[in-house]
Amino acid sequence: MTKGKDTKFTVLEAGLDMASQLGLECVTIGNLAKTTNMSKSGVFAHFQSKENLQIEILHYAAQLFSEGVIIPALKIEAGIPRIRALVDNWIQWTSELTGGCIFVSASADFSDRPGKVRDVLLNQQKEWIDCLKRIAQSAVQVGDFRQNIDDDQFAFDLYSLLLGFHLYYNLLDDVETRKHQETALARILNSYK
Amino acid sequence: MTKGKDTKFTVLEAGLDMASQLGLECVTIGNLAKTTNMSKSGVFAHFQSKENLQIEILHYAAQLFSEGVIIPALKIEAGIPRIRALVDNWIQWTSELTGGCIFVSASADFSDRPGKVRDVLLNQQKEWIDCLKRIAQSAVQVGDFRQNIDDDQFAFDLYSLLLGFHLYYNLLDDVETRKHQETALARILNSYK
DNA sequence: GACAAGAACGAACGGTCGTACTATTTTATT
DNA sequence: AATAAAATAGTACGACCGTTCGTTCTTGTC
Repeated sequence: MTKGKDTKFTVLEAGLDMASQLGLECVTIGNLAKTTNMSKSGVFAHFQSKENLQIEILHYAAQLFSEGVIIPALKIEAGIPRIRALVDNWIQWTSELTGGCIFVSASADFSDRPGKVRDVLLNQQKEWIDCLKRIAQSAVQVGDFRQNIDDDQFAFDLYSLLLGFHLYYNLLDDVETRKHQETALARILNSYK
Repeated sequence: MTKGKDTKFTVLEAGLDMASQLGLECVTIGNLAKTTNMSKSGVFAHFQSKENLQIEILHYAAQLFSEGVIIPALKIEAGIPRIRALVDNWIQWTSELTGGCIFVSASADFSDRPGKVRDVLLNQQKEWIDCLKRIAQSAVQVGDFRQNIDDDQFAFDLYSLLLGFHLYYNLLDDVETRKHQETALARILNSYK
């Protein structure tokens, strides 16, 4: 009972890493078998299709994301400190993954690939944006942000910033990227005070 | 002499569309042959490898990008009007492509895929960022921006905004996206005045 | 119209893809 | 220790991958 779950986690971990590097679509059962020292059919048995594998990788990533990015931020006092913590956690999360944030690359890959994988991804992205909105509202409540802000706009602003950081960091490895991100964040926060 | 170039352009056009939808790595010579009503070997003959095909698609895209986004913007008066034109052109460019901007998706795909394709892509991205910086400097010269701005920061800010728009537009098809983009752009422009 | 050059085709290659089966091994339960 | 269940391996399948090669068709030049 426990053995199966163990190896499944091993596979998912390898799958997440592979997806981060090559994109979710290029995660291959054969390669996954190689890197986990298993047979192709042994890997396959844990999922019943490639589509399921992709979906389970996304769910696994979402769990890690929740544990590593969102929950720790929610333990920080609401308002600007929490927002800063969220950004820092996100940056650390995306740095830990070899090829960058899996949700970002998958979003680019699956924007025009209808199916269950896209549906799951879309839900996750909406949840993430909702999370950003809630954090903005909690900043309103503690007085760090003024009342009647547009929380949709805030989510857009903050997510855009993270996407910019992601591209600069992963593709251009610009040494100034961290500074740019901090400057941009300060301006965004300022505009909601 | 002319016939060959013609069909090559046809293939590149189809390849660009396919790359925009599925990602540059998932452009397949077989599929390309199907959509152009050619034989696989007929398509292959125009490029000498898949890697070359990918590179030529990128160059073809860059040419269209230059003609459709950059050059028209440079014909607008320097300063904020030119910047707004550039953003508008970029948005139109990415809307015309079925699956969004090929450079954005390719950047996510090839950030951890060393090789000639990545090298080309990286150069193109650096050129694009240089273009953004030059446009910021021309805004300084006409007095729309204050002196001594950080043009690297400006490029980061503007590109981040476009990336945010891209994800919202292609994945979430949020109806408010255009408004969010305009609000964010206004704030960015304001901060450089 | 002959002829060389270029363009496109068709078949085949070794590989890998996802998936379906059956067998074998390993694990958990009694 | 026996046994049922779960996990893994093994093999095979058809499809498609990028690539090669020899052939045929089309083009432009003299």
